[in-house]
Amino acid sequence: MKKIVKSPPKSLPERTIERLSEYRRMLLECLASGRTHIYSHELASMHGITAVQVRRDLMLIGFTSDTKKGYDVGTLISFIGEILDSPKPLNVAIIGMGNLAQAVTHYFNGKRSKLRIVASFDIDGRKVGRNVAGIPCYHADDFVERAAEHNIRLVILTLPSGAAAQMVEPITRAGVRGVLNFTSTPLNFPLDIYVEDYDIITLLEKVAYFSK
Amino acid sequence: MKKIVKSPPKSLPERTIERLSEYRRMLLECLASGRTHIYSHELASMHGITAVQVRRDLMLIGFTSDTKKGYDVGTLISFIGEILDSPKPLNVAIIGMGNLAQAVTHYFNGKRSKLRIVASFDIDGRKVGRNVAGIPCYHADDFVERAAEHNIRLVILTLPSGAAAQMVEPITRAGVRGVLNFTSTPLNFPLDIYVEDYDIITLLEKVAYFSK
DNA sequence: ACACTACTGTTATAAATTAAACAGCGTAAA
DNA sequence: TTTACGCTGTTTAATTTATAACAGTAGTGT
Repeated sequence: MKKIVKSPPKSLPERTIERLSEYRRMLLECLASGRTHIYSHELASMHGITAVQVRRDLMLIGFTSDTKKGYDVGTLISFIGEILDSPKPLNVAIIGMGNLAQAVTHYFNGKRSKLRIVASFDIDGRKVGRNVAGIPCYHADDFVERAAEHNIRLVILTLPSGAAAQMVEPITRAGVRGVLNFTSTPLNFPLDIYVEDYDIITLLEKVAYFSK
Repeated sequence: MKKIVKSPPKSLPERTIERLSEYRRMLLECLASGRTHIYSHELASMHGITAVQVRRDLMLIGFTSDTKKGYDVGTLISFIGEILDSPKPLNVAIIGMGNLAQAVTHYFNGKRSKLRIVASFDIDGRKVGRNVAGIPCYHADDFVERAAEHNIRLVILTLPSGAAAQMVEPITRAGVRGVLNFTSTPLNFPLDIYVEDYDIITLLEKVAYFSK
């Protein structure tokens, strides 16, 4: 199984990264159902895209199949992991332990991943100090110390929009590198922190627009 | 207040639609706080984009301000509404009444919108037949009849991934026009139904990738 | 009135993303 | 064997999206 080392994946397109994550999730299902090989057009139709796009994405990450029987599922999964995953597991905190946060946390617990939600934060006395959805819940005021304790690198914001702004400073100070923001208020983080804003109402309004 | 009718917004870019939704949400907040006018660069900085992009988006929808005091907030809100909203309110159903669904439903109840979540579906006997998060919950087996009853046009899928596939047929049969899919399994809907797949793990993996 | 400033609306350019075209090669059938 | 087929990997083109450049104009202060 000789493998030619291709150009290092210096900077992959944003969309390709998203699709790689989706490919992997689908491939894991294939593997679980005992499937060992898959063609590009099969993977494509599962995602509603073209086979060309799949092959191009895989080309960009330097993946090459040995056979003409399609891609080896297991090999491809670990190859994508080389791209997406960091060498060590990344610790994630979730701030605002409401329904959305509990849904997200449970969902993550189901999947094995290099990303682990290890701490949550809230201001509700009924949650603080206990385990919620399987992880400890601390008071939001203690974020900086607890984040250091748990070596938090990423943060998910699922708290009420009005309360989000006051978390920007502690999150920044704690050395967090990336933020997934479900809040409807855009937040002014320093430029070196990667922020993904994500509003569910926008999604539904988009569906409404394009479905007519 | 003379208004020149511009070219009809035949087909707007996907990204512009998303931003319009975000603009409006921000504008509504401004209005609530008593603000009547806003400059493009203000709106831009709130969203972490450039003023040019804001102006270009507004140009695409044919919006023009009368004054040099910035955009009139109220006028712009209703103008965006003309683009995004359908004339009548659209009824939405949510399938799988777990934590995520309850979060989404509560969130929607807070905002006034032309999109209304009016029915939910589940298979859990503790939910079926009752009101959950303020809306009636029916058994998933009765989807087609209940959807017709409530004139459902859009559907949000928040049920376990394994159970999603068997909802495709009834949803299609019920004449639903758009789907927001939080399930991790891509679903094979007919092409004339607009589907937005949306996986939270993908989002977080993307944040993880670009934050290093 | 006059120049000046600051903002908008539009056009032009560049970058990112997707789709198409095509060459190479292993496999399988005749 | 050899011919045809189908799938991959790469290059090229097209499309979409974002950025930049610029012209026009209401307001402001002198």
